[in-house]
Amino acid sequence: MSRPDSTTRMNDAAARLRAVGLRPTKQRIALADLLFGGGDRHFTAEQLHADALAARKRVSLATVYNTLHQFVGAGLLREISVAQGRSWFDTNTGTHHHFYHVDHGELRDIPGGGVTVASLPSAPEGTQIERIDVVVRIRNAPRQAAD
Amino acid sequence: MSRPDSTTRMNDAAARLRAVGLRPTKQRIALADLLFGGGDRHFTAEQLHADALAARKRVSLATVYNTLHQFVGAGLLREISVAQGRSWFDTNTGTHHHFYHVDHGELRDIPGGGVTVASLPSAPEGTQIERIDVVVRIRNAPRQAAD
DNA sequence: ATAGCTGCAAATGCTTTGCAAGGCC
DNA sequence: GGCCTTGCAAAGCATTTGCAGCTAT
Repeated sequence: MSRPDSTTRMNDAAARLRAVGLRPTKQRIALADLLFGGGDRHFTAEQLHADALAARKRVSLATVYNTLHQFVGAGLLREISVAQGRSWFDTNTGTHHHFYHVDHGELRDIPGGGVTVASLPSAPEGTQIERIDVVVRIRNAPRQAAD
Repeated sequence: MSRPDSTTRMNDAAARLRAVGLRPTKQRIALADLLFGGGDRHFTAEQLHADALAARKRVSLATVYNTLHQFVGAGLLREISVAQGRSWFDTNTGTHHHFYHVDHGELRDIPGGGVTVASLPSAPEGTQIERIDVVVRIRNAPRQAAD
């Protein structure tokens, strides 16, 4: 009987935030709502900020940055480094890898199990592996030799 | 008979630059000399600039950046994105992957063939794979349960 | 001589920070 | 009410750019 409306979603978000020890403020709920309401997303801070404004949620860019880092720290998001100027975030925190389109500056998941890293090296003395990032850099293919 | 002195090295650098169509200026030769004189190196623009100054080669930071990008464009260097604020460069342009120590912000090669990427996905429609970057993020291991 | 380079410093773009006002418990 | 958050704008960094003077060919 309950509709999957924004109220329900906000409660979800609030619960999710509480679960990781973050106070569920209006802004955090709004952002969590945008981020976790749908499927996996890849985005930059600025993109999320724009989305928030488009959804009529007032959040400052500074708060977007702060919140994003808190979410990463809480394990709700993953941060990815593919381009020099800009940080990317990913709502998918599970094991998976990425395609990065260098011409468009676009990031997307490699479909499930599309990459397997074999024969991993052991971590150097005194260190442990935290994570393995595989980025397959792609670009527009030149036209096939078909003219 | 001929010593492996700096003159010889400069000539090597000049030839290398000419080979890729770059005019062998004093600054480019100095940087090429620092970069390609020894083994593989991983560095940031600022580190290279510091090295150049330490070696009494006057080069401005702006020229270091310009030169680095020219070298990358010419295939003499590879650029790597592992941390959000900063670009890393690598003199090893062959196929290989990296360890990135998140605590120290240090990049190093994974010893030869230490990583194998199996079952690569095909590039999306209309694109081709340019390169595959594997970054194994490591951190200091907590002390073994040995106290 | 001339086209290409270099250096300086200002500009840029992303991200962080300081501090006063506001919101959650 | 108290403490954590937010927002604004300024500060901070790494990197890029404009332009006058210099340099390799």
